[in-house]
Amino acid sequence: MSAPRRSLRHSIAEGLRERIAARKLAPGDRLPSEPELARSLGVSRSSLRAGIALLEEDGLIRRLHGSGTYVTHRPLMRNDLSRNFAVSSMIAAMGLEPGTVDEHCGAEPAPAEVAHELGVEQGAPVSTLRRVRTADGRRVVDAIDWCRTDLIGPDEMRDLEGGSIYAALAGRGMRVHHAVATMTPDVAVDEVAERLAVPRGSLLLTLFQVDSTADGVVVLVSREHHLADAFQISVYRRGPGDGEDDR
Amino acid sequence: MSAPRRSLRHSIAEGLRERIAARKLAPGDRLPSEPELARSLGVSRSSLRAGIALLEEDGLIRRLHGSGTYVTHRPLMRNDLSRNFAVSSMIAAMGLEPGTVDEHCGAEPAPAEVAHELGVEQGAPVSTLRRVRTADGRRVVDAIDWCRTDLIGPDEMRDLEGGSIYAALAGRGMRVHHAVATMTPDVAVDEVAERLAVPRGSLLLTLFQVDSTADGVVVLVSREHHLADAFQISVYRRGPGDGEDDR
DNA sequence: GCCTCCAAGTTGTCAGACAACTTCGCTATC
DNA sequence: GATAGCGAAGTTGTCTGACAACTTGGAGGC
Repeated sequence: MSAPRRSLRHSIAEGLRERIAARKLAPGDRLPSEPELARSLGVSRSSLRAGIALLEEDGLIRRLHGSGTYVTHRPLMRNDLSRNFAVSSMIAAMGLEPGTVDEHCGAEPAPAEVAHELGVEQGAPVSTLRRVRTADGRRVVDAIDWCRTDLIGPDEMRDLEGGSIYAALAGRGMRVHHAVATMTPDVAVDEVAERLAVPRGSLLLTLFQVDSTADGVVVLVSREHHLADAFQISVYRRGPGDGEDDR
Repeated sequence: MSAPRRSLRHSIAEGLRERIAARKLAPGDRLPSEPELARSLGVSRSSLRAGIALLEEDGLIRRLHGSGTYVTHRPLMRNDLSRNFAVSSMIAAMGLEPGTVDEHCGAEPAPAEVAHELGVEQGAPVSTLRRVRTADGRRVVDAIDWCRTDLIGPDEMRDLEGGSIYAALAGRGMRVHHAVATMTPDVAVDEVAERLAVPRGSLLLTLFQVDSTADGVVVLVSREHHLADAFQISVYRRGPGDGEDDR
């Protein structure tokens, strides 16, 4: 109903997703048959199937030929690393109040690894944004963002305080399509320990992340030092077998 | 062609996936139009679209209404935590030779957290399998698996040496559909340090994982202690906006 | 030179039909 | 009476054809 801002199948998928999240469709339930459901939604069966396909690939539902379409018992995760992006929304998902302190930005020479990912000369100046994220006032993450100066200038970094970097990039036609995050265990040393206000040697989980557009252009590189006990970082993993077959 | 063992759209998706992986379809390329591609594959356009939908949800390709279908510059990751399951295949993906040492199994009382996940009484006996995984002979992961005794008995654990637990479970009609892994930084203490042959206090990345069937039945719980510098653990993260829209 | 508009090409959606498969109740048989 | 086999009904999978919505590039006018 209303204006299908995005494609119809995405609207359909979103609608079903909400009904599943609201437990109106409980795990194990069988959905109405496709013709029936399509009629009740006022869409064609092919569009409905396209929408259902999205949920199936997501692991939310399972289709059995000749039998029906069933809601899987997929856990509702608050922190799925393969989904959420922003740290602040991660904190909010835990029911805590996200905040930011010790924020400062500027233009600094890019470290070797960052320069390589961004595709600029090593030591070339890049816009940086460093800040400590808090949850209910507690310092939990020390994050550094690097961005090409021609995309976001050092001054612009300051302007978007509070606002998301992703929104700023999207406004410049550089929409982040995907990212690759690499996780390593770590201990807090010197500056990081100080910023997080924890003893040196405290356990950290460090995420090194590279954000790209659909065209493969790397637009943002970041490193986040997470306190070990700040919050759980989880990943939803799909089954080993790609195809659906039993025996 | 041949017998479409799985559904046709999965075969189509797999075929396209291979062509992308083989760089016959390079990132940025535009695929032939749907009617044309469908004709060349000998399938209907609707089936082709269903197959393409799978790849789109995977982030491998992008569809632009009125323009065409394009291969995205999605990185080919060797270690995508949201995809691969077995540690051995993770090691193999890094180009190293996977191995197993110090393997032993039995029936032991379930720890509280494990019992809770498996849905058994705390302290009830569960089948356990503990082993150290090696990469080119180097000890890199200390893993423990817990399983309900009525699914896999302690003796059966021994029999499947080398064989995958997942295969054994699938043979008993308990196909693993998904899993949730939680990551925490850690340090090696006592037994773990000894088994991995590293000094106490060495940095570890610990994965606590719960495997379930599509019906939501938890069939396997495991804890893996990874050496910090053994191999990179990465996750492919999809863009912040769920739907596809610019501006 | 620049802007407008149109035509061709592409993906999105719709409709109807039939095939492949599962499920369950009925029937025939032992 | 119990059981194996059969078949009809219901469901998802695939095919075909058509039209709508949208993008792109070039032709044409200003």
